[in-house]
Amino acid sequence: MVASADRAHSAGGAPGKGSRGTGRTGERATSRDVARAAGVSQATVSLVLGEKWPGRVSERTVETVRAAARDLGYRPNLAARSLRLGRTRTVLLVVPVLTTEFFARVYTGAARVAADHGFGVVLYPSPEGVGPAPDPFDSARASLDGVIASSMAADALVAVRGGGLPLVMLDSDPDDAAAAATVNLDIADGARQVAGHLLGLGHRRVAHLAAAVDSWTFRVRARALAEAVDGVPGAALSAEPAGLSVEEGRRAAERVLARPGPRPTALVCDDDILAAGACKAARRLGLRIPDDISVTGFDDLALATALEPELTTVRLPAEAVGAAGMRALMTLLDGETPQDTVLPVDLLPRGSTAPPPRP
Amino acid sequence: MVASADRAHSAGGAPGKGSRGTGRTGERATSRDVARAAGVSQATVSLVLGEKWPGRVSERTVETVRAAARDLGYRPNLAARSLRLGRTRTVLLVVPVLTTEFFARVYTGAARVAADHGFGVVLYPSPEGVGPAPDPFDSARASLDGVIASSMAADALVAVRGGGLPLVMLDSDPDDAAAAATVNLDIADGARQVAGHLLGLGHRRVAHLAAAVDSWTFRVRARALAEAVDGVPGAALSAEPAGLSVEEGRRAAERVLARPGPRPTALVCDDDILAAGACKAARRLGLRIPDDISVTGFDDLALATALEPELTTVRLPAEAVGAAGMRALMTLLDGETPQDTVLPVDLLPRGSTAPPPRP
DNA sequence: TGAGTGACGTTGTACGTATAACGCCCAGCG
DNA sequence: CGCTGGGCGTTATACGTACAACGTCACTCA
Repeated sequence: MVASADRAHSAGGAPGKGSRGTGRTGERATSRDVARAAGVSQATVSLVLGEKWPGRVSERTVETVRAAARDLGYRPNLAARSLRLGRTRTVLLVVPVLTTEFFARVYTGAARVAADHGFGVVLYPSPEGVGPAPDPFDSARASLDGVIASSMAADALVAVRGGGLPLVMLDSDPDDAAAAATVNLDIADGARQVAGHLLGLGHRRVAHLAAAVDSWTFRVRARALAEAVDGVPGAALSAEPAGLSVEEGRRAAERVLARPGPRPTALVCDDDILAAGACKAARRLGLRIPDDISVTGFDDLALATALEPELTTVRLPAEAVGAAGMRALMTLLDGETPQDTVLPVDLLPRGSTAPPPRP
Repeated sequence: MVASADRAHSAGGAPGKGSRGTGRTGERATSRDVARAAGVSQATVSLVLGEKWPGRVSERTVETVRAAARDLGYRPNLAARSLRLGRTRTVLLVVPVLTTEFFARVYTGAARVAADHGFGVVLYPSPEGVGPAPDPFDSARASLDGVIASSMAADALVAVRGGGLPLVMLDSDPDDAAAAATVNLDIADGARQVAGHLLGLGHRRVAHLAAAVDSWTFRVRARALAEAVDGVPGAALSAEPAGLSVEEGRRAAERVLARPGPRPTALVCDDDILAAGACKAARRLGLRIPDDISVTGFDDLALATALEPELTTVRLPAEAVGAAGMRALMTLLDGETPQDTVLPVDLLPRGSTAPPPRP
């Protein structure tokens, strides 16, 4: 029997090995080491640790194996497992930038759900100003089991779509999608809430600092905003494109405020960063917020409450977006069909909005 | 000869296979497929693609193999490669939170350098409010080749230190370190620059809103600040602990300003977020910035220029920290000994600081 | 002519895991 | 008594790669 030899080995083995000792990478215990220590075959270890043992291995043996694994600090080699299984338990998250609080939160939400399922998340190669990367799957780690992509990561999308992997799209047109599932925020509703809030306060001349990004999200928002405002007699919406930075926001707002004709009394900005720029522009022109002009943003970043007055904004549940995206992908990987998700958004009225000044 | 059979296969193979067609995950071409298509053995493919062919394979064959690989869209299976090599080309980055602009930038810098070396970066499991995770290597993806850890990720450090992997520490005491290398910012110099700026403007009563985080960085900064201020006759520094949020910053500043005795004329805050809170507190008390009180921050986040007046702060080159950390780790993995790095920081004087009010 | 020498590849194997397929032994049953 | 069948494991194999260790020719040179 092999068992006797194994037992002998196991007896002296535990103290002798010391995978702790130097801690060198190569010395990690393998399932075969565990098997020797427990006096069973490697296959048995695999069955036990994979929870496939009921009906095939006795409880006594199961305990022995588990104890041995624990003693040796056994951790399965993921490379080997991936190779064997053909699945990597790794998914790719494609976002335009990570240094933006919004997408950092999306990542956080996605990573949390992934971890619950034993999955890891890697980010699209160089998460900053991607550029025309040759192929995301090239530099991205490992083979992947699936992809979650924001429609705002325009550069990467071409390559991603052709990848043939299960794909969940964020902020993208549910119809057009080559995606198996989509996760969206209720963009139109957010726009309506903002419009309703401002119109309710009495504003009639509203300007929209529109993100100069060609994405479904911003198109839908612009349209919903226009419809809501134009639906009220005497109210009008004008739009001005703006890059997504404080500085660009300031410049765009200055352009708007320098236009001939009556000045808008409210500025709706496509995100909080832009809104911060808009506030600076207003102040430079000697306008008080909110007395002379109201300003709103989107996202509810930390920035929103750092400004004075605090910014009226629409909270977009970024973590929830990431989490829902990951859940959809997990469903997809289980062979089922996930539902398209639409997450609700909330207007947070704060100090930057008030009724327009009396003329 | 095997070659003839292979050639026959290759002739019909290319159009027939279509790894593009359905794009299913399992259908990716392997090095053996490439070998068949090129009419050579798998070993030869490996030699060619691994650039180990000079002197062993003819240029003609090399070209054939490369063409075949290109046609089939061959991408090596990283799991198999890792298994074979025993190295994963993946490193772990441990940071306290990712939704903080600073660490998102650290990640960005690190990821860029890693990509240049063909490495991937994974983040410590749940990058938000980690909590007492059992073992980072458990949930972290794959086996790892090395670790970069910020000393601010206190929870994770215990497990990381025992890991026995090549370790680069960020923001940590160069002496104490169990790390093979450290990357630091010139924290003391930053503190001296701020102190010099304020003292030069004439401030004598300075309060320090000190991050309530037990880390080397903040200890060094507090000490350097105290030394610089106390070195000037008649000047005094008082400290007040604060959590790292706008709200906590506001509360801490309110505590400072409510103290009995003469009010400080300048608030030095341990980061820009805190500083934003401090500004709010000052305004609530009717103090104008910078006329009645000066405020400074650290980090130079986007927030700093969004505030009004713009925040005087110390720019900490976050991307450079990540990049330097990764370079040190790469050096380490090459078997060489990297030097400890100290990166310079710059004071950016802006609108939130001015001479103190005349009494 | 026959051994030596490159040049050019090939065969074989190992990495660590998961699982299909196959024992072996004992209880129970006809 | 022989046969079945369940309980408990085992043996063998494949995943795709990288590389060590071998051929095998075609020439060269003594």
